Amino acid sequence: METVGRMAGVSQVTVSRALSDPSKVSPATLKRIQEAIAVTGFVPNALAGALASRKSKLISALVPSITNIVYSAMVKAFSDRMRGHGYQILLSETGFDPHEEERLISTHLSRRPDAIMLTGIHHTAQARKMLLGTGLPVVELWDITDTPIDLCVGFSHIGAGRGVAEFAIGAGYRTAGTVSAGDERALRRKDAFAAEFLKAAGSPVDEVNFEGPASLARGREGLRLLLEEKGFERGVIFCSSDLLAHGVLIEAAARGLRVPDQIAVVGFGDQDFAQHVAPSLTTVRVDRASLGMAAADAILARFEGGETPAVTDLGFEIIRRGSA
Amino acid sequence: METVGRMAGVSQVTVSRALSDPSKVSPATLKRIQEAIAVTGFVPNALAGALASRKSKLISALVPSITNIVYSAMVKAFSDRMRGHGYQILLSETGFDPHEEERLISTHLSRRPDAIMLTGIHHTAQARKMLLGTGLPVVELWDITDTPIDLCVGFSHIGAGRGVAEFAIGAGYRTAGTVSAGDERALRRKDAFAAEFLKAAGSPVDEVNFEGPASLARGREGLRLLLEEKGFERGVIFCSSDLLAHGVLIEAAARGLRVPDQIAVVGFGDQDFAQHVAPSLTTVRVDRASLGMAAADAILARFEGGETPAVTDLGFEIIRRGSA
DNA sequence: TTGTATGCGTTATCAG
DNA sequence: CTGATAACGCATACAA
Repeated sequence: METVGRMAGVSQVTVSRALSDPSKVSPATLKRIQEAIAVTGFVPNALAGALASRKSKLISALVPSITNIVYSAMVKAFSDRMRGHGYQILLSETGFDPHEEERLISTHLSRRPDAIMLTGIHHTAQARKMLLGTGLPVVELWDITDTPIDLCVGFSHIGAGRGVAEFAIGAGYRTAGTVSAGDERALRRKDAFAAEFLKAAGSPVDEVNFEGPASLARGREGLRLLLEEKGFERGVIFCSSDLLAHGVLIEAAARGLRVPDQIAVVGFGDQDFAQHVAPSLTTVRVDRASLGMAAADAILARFEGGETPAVTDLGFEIIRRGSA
Repeated sequence: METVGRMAGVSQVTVSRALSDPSKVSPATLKRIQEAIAVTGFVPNALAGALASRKSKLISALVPSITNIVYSAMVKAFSDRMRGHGYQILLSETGFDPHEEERLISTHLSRRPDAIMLTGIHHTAQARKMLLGTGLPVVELWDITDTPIDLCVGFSHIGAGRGVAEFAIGAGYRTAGTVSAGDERALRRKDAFAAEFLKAAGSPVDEVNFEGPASLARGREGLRLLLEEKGFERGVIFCSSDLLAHGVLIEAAARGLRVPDQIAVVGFGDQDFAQHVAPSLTTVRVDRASLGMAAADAILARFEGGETPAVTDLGFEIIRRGSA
């Protein structure tokens, strides 16, 4: 800025002003400054700016996985909205591990973000403490709780599991199984489904649970295990993701099982392919884009200083198609 | 650090040393410093550190889309590798738009990253100029060229299109069509395929091109257009992504067309589902994880100062399955 | 409308 | 092994 200023015949501060608020500088000098910037190829140092102003214009975001469409779609909506307001996103992957999340929170905090977005409501005690200590806006996404760290935007996973059970009972199914993979939230949905189904239909639910990420292969394997190991013969299968559900459909087709007559399938997520597979997939729709935008809006509202509801429940919707 | 130092009975500088290189501080004072840090919950300010040291430990990464598995898988591999060496990734989405990319390069540069990763080899002249001006390591991923800005890791899209044509000819197909969506690279593959196929088989290739992102729906629509508008009756269809190819398979099944006898399908990407759909999908495999890691390694090598090959061609592989 | 002085929280350099 | 001092490049408060 010093150099640019000299070229334009003004001081460093005036250059700073021209960049942050052009209206505070006379049109004539503004023009000279802009020319000097163009000539020198000057790019302001946001590091120094953030240090001096104590505002980094950086938002830190932590998600379990960036290759999983569920989270990447949320992050996309979140970061698009934030970018529109001049913020950049520092994104990292926790791999579903709270301790890794804790480590990442610490390194992210060292960059002095203006706010933090976390996935889910389960964090280590130390993580909560660090976050609370900073006094920064924090939004927990993709789940809801009565005791958020600060803000919270999501839906009830227990409600979703229960809702699918009610749907299944209503549709006439009296036996059920589950195929689940991955995170704690999927397990909560599954448990809620199993409890509700048992209560209403009186029959216990056969479960197959995988460690780690969902995949088509695991969906196929899930149905195989249900049939060959668990003695499952017919009924509805609630999968923790559409991907697993698709795998179950493929395996069912390979075995010549009729869907939904013998095997009915309910997925989770309503991904693009859900309506195109054969038979089309009955699933739980969650509006990932709205979730991401609502999280961004919550943070922006906090920046504005106005009143912000601590918890935003965006709910879910059961989409009935051909598979159940 | 001042506060922590006072608690530990040392100066601020010693705290800085304890953090950056513990071996430069006596074990006794190191211990006292660590205790003080634990008590105060001190988190170092990386902004100030970066400003003073001129090293941000930040790598900027620009991809067309973060929700597209092709790019997110590369970024994941890239950032995992980088994180292992203490670097964080500042990620943004260009939406396949070179001008948006140019704007983003500018804002990213203001954060003073230690290196930059870009997708593809097509950038605005202004963008090249800015990048060259910084003297930072720059790696262009997912394509190759003889004239990289700095480093370049990828494969030949023209080679891939040509390779698929050779494969198709070798497999006995004499008529062909294409269904493409999205970016300039997909079009280059398509063009190379069409040119090579025409040369070898003597028959022109019917093309359907979509603006914007690929989807199952567009794959289905693509086959419909090929059949109903282009007069395509039988032969092989080269799709610019597995997603489109899957859509073509679904539409073919819906129309009762036999695959691969009437309609043969070749995808691109070898995504997870490719081997599980029915019939399983013949496709072009690109090792996204290796690409991401190689890009990271290229940057790390440049940091080390050693000799680094400017261009790394990781190639591709045609995976023959049931659909062609 | 513009300029001066000062501080943001580190690291680098040089002494001791 | 430790400390004092000077940058790093900008924004803020205050003055002119």
